[in-house]
Amino acid sequence: MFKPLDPLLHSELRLAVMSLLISTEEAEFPYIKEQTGATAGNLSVQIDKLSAAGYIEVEKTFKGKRPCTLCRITPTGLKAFEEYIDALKSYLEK
Amino acid sequence: MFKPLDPLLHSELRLAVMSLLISTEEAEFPYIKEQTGATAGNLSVQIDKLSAAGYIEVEKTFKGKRPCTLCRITPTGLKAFEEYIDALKSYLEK
DNA sequence: GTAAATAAGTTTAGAATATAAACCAAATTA
DNA sequence: TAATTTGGTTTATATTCTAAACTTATTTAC
Repeated sequence: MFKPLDPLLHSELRLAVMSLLISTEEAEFPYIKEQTGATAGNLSVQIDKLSAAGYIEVEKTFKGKRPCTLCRITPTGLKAFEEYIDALKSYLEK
Repeated sequence: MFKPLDPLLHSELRLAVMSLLISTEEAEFPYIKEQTGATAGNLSVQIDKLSAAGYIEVEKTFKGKRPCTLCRITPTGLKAFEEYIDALKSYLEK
């Protein structure tokens, strides 16, 4: 009847991050922060969780002399996101 | 960009309860329990929350001699559910 | 040159939430 | 009449979220 919802994705901020990364292919920490309106601390924690699950890849590079954290969705993450949407439908469709 | 998700609805079990009530008009506690697979304790707590928010109505009646808890969605609840779906779309559509 | 402000995050402690175990009362069955 | 089942509620713990506090490095202002 109701399919279980991946708890990692069933979180407002993590879902927003994944949603962003699906459409942008690659995004920098400050950009994600701005788009989601999250605090840096919260975003840092949630990015860690997505990364630990293998849903996103985090690359720490430099942009000139300043550090730059780049995030990218992985195939695993994309699959999980699609399955999450599919599961959600079991709650939304009559 | 991303619309906020009503925290009361952004919960697997509460969302399942609301989803059920939308399609069934009225449902008994044991039926909801069976359909959602929730434990009675968890279900009781979540029903209380939905009820406290005015999203559902809970009527305690009797079925013969046994107590019978009936749940029904309210217009407020229906509106909240629709708005939740609308907000969700901002995360799912590219 | 150095003091203050900004950038880019991370750590972590407290608040909020979820969940199941323990409990209760009444009715049924053995 | 003792044990079991039904129909829940309470509550204690575990989990999760979130923002405040902190770190390190870089500009900018004096």
